[in-house]
Amino acid sequence: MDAAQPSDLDVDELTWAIEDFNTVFIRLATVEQFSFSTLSVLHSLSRRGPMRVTDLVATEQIKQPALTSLINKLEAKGLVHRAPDPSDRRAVLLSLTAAGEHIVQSRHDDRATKLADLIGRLSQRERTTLSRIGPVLQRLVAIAAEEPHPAAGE
Amino acid sequence: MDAAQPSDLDVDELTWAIEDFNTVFIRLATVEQFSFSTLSVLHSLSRRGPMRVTDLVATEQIKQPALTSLINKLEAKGLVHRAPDPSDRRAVLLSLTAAGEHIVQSRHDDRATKLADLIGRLSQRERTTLSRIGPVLQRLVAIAAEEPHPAAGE
DNA sequence: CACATGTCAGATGCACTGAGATTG
DNA sequence: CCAATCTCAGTGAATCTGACATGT
Repeated sequence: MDAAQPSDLDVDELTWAIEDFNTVFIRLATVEQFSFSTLSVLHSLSRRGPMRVTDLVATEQIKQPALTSLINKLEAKGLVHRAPDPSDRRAVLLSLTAAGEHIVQSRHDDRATKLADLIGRLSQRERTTLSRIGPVLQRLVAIAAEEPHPAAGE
Repeated sequence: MDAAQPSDLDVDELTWAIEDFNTVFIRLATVEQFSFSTLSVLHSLSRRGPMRVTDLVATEQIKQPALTSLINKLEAKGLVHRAPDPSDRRAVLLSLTAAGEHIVQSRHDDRATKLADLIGRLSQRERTTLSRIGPVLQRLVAIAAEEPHPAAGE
């Protein structure tokens, strides 16, 4: 709490702001017919590309049997495709179908539209600040991906 | 998609960045023993103060009966307090106990610590950009609270 | 009497633990 | 033979719809 950087970056205050903003951001797109786990799996497959069940379990918040069950339903709905992994015949490669990609894109567009509406009511100065934050967030995502979560309880 | 602002603010790219960052941010604090709904309710009561069941239902992602059931468990654990509303005797005022506040604070501190670790690996320039984003996020939260979600399907 | 607020009761989809089948 | 990957079976907690009691 006392690690003040040369720049006046108050991590404590920033964390509160992000937490509060997230509750708003999450609800920009309505959940409709899909559960939180379902949407998270679709998003991960869309953004990170085809992957095995094990890789997906590592980042999703559910255990392997729950993911198998979830994939069964998504495959029945034609949103996810199962294919054998050429390099390891025990594994299964999961990928999104066009319909699966469409859902992710559709929800993204919905959020972007509503976020644009909120941004439209900011001042010009505030919009300029926002315009510079995207790349920094992506850098934080990349940094977090480097370490294999040391203290994740697993 | 073509509403380009004078400042080069790409809302589409920004939305992707926030979505990706959220998956990282959410997992900074481990879930441990509490469900997503439980943590969301505790956070809301902590940040927005005492409120009625109806007010909480409006922002949480669950229906009234589920919230009643959830409050029962939280009250039994000594995290939430129920009190009659003086101005309307049908209503119930929900508030956090000291133990309830402690959980919210503890998880916040955990996130802030881990976020500070990630931030520490950014460049000085990137940290400066981050230091200016907090107030803008809070402004967006305030703006979103102004309108009573017109197209929320409810 | 109509509406708002909160709770109760039964039914359903979700995720977990433990065990099993196949491949490396 | 042991470990890794994925799936199956049974159990338990969480949420939903519909109905109900109380107060405005």
